[in-house]
Amino acid sequence: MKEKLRTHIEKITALTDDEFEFVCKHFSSKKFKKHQFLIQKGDPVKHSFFVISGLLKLVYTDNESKEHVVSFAMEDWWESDYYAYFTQTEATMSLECLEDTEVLCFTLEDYKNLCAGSQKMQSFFLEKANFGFLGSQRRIISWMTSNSKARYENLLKQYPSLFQRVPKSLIASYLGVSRETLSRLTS
Amino acid sequence: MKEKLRTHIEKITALTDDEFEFVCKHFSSKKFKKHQFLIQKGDPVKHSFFVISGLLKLVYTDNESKEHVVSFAMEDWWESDYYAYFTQTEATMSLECLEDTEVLCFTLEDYKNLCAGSQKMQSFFLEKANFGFLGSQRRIISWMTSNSKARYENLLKQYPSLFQRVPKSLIASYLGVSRETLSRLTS
DNA sequence: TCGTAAATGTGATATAGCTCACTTTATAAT
DNA sequence: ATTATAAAGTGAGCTATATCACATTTACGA
Repeated sequence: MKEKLRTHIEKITALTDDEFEFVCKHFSSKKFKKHQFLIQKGDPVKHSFFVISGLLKLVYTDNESKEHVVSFAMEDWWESDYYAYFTQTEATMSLECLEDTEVLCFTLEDYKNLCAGSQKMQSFFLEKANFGFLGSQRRIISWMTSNSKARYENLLKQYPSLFQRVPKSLIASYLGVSRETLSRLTS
Repeated sequence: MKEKLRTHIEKITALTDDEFEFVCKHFSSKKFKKHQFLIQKGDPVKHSFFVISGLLKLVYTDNESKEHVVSFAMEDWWESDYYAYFTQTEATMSLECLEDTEVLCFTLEDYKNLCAGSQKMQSFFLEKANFGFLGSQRRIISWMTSNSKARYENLLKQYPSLFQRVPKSLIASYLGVSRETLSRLTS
């Protein structure tokens, strides 16, 4: 299954077999069932995850115990509570399976070693980080400039498959509207 | 003035004099007056900027010609229309001086050369990118979980100096509320 | 295949925040 | 100093979206 990782990396930089071998040493595969937690609020965050197959939701729970979907992670996505991961503090979010999911796990130490040992991989992660930032900035702009309906249609256009895979209430949460409002928007 | 850059970088990784010398080759200094544009919507984006002194606003203008402040950049901040910068496309945003401002400019080519020529600098930018992403993610979460008043108070707490330096209407725009609403919030 | 829980739809009402219009107060340029 | 311009405050009414309550439909584990 690590071939998926290779394909993913090589969209950005080609690797020799030896280089990929080296990369692989830093990852371990793991499978989770629907409803299982990869990260639970309050726990230390040992891993960042690369999703091979399945679907995850990253959730922030506020003071009133209301859950907010910060992001979905599907095949080919990297996900974690990155703040907790990078600063080695307790998770402020949870990461949960919406489907049976297979991931590659890697620790912060592995991440640092990999970056230190491979300029290519460091530049790969730099590119990922830059585009991750741009994605978030886009989402902020979308918040500032569009109403719920436009944001909904945008999401539908960008990730049509999502709507087959997750309940509307989670889509609503991701968009930052109540499920009732989303329901009225679509009917 | 490049000493400011050195201090900034060395918050993350120490540099030898030679290394810093090498870094410097990639930056050129430039001064702008209040109201001048560093980037205008539609233009190619040649540079990313490191702010030595002064204050900038990054603005997205929507279809209805309404301006939205995406971010402010003060001393020690990096700013650009990064999407356009990285993809070498036309600016979708504008970057304008709110005060007389001194910046260090650097092109995408310089960025790539610097990263390729210095593992330290590449890891510096990786760290910046990661924390930039985390900052945006935080802002999204703050949007999802807080009302205008809470977001306002949060910003006030985090960047009290901003309120002395920019008109309330721009703060309102950054927070995503109308200036009237912000005014009522604070009175 | 039945029964329970989850997901979805929908009405009624409340409210945060928007828009428009106008006034007042600062700020900056001549 | 004077004037023009920008910023800020405020009232009135409007609108999008939230919340609460309940009905209906769908999915799935025993």
